[in-house]
Amino acid sequence: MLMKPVLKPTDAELEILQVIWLHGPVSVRFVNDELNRNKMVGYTTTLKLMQIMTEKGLLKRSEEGRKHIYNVVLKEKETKNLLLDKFVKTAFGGSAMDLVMQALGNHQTTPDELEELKALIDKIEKNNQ
Amino acid sequence: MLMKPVLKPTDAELEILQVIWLHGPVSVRFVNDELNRNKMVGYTTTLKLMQIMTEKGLLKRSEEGRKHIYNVVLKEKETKNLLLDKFVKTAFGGSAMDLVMQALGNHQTTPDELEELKALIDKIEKNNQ
DNA sequence: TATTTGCTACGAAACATTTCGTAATTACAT
DNA sequence: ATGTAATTACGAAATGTTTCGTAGCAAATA
Repeated sequence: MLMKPVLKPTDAELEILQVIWLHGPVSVRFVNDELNRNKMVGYTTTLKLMQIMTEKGLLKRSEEGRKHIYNVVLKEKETKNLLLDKFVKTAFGGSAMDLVMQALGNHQTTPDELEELKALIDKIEKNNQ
Repeated sequence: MLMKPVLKPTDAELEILQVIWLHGPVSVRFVNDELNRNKMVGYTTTLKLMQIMTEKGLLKRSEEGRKHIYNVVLKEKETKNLLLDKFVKTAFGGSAMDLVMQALGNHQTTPDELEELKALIDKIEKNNQ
C-alpha cells in the first residue's frame, strides 16, 4: 500500500536520511556502518528503523539480489523545507526572519558565505520590485 | 534538588515556554487558558507538564498564597540558541548558512527586514576584518 | 457549618520512539 | 553436503512523551 510521505521524521530517522541524501541508494549495512562512525547502534536497530521509514513513506526500496536497497522518497530540499517550516513555527513563533537573524548572529561565517548571502538578498530585492 | 536545565524541551513543553516568555510569571490556569485558544487540553495535563518541566529545570516556581506561580529558568534567547544549534545539527548537517539561505529563499521578506539583515551583515563583515 | 469551587499531587494509561534478541532464509566457503 | 556468515522479518522490551482521572486539601460561598 502506498502511503503519503509523513511530515515529521524523528531524530533517529533524520540521521538515516542524512546518510542516504549524501550517498544515494544504499543498503542497510552501509547506513549502519555510517551511523557507527558516530555512535554505537545495532544492525537490527537500523534495519528496523529503515523498515518503519519505508512503511511511513519516507523511504522506498528495491531488491537487488537478496539485499534490499533503499532510497529517499522526498528530495533533501523538500524535506528540509518541511522541517524548517515546522521549526520556525514551534521554536520561533512563525518568524523566519527571527530565525535567520539569530542563526547569523551566533555562528561563524566566512567572507565567501557572506558574499553568497548578499547575492541572494540582491536577488530577492530585485524580485520584490 | 537543583537540576541543570535540559537541552531539549519537547514540543508540548515548547508551547508552554512560548506562553511564559510572552506573559512572564504565570499560573497553571493562565497557561492552560492560553493553550486552549488553539487546542483542547485538560487542566491537569498542563499542570503535569509544568511540574515535569520544573523537575527538569526548565521552569522554576514560587508559591503565592495557595497557588504556584511559574517562570522560565533560561531566557528566550538562550533557549532558542540551544534549539537552533540542535536543529542546525540534526536537519542541516551543522551548516547554519545552509539553513539561513533556505529560510530566506522560502519565506516572504519585507524590504525592512532585508535592510535589517544587510545591516547585520555589514556588522559581521566589520568584525571579521 | 456545610457545600461548592479551584487548586496541587500523583499514578497510570495511551501513545510514540528507539533498541535489540531471535528466527528464518539465502549465499558462500569449506 | 555441511557449516558459517550475512541478510530480512518480526515481536517485544525499554524508554520517552502526552494525556487525564482521582484524591486530597484549602479557600470562598451559601
